[in-house]
Amino acid sequence: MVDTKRKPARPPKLTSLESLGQAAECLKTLAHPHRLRIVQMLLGGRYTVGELAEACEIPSHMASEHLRLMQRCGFLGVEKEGRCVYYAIAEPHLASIMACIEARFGGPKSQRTGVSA
Amino acid sequence: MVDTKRKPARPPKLTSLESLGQAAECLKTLAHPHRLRIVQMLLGGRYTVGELAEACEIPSHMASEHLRLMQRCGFLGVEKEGRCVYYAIAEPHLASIMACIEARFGGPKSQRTGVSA
DNA sequence: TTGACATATCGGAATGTTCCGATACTATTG
DNA sequence: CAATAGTATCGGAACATTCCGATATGTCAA
Repeated sequence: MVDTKRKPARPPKLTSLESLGQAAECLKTLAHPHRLRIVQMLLGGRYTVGELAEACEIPSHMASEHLRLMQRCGFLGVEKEGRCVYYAIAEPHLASIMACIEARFGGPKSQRTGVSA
Repeated sequence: MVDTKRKPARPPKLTSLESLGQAAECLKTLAHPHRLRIVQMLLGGRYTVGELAEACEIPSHMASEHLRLMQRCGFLGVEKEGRCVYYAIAEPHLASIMACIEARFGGPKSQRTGVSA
């Protein structure tokens, strides 16, 4: 075979497709505006379902569902107190990922998504 | 202490729901094992559709579709050369986000997703 | 021009996600 | 005990995503 391809012989520091599948699951869980806001709030302290729902402008039973999703993949932990339920960050890497997201979309009007046609 | 509400009076450094919606779109675009691998490869240099397809173990017309998606939201840029098409990273923030992901899922067997029941 | 190769696009089936109203559960209050 | 407040769960409609085979486009070689 002629050497038609010039593979750059880069260091193949590739993560296994299996691990990338897990990463994709987690990213998908994070990829929702209300869930991003919940994480952002929770990085500043713990909050109840109702408080988070109000901050997201959604009914509390929907906040509850988002919270359950994020709890399932290990993002959040929970503490019951009386009839309130406080949620808090359980996965420390969320802070750095959220920092990356805020670096790109941080401002209230960083209008450069580039979803142009 | 019947201080029923103890809102932590945290600095409300919250990103607007609109911007979080854009962030969620981008995360959703990233949240796919083949697309993560493509980004990971592309962070080490530029590659053709066929090379990326082979690395992901998928037919090249599917790689082409993933690449188009990521191009649409500004992640990737393109250069044609003869009958080959080289893709490359266009959004610099991808490097830091990918670094966060690798910090959490990096190893080929970092089995701690926590998607337990 | 013809043939072969690399990439891109189309249409549709299967599957997954989001949202909502209704309802159930649990702990506190009267 | 009954009533209420805060959370959680269920069932289903609407919508989006993923994947695939078939096919189209553009480029090079003979």
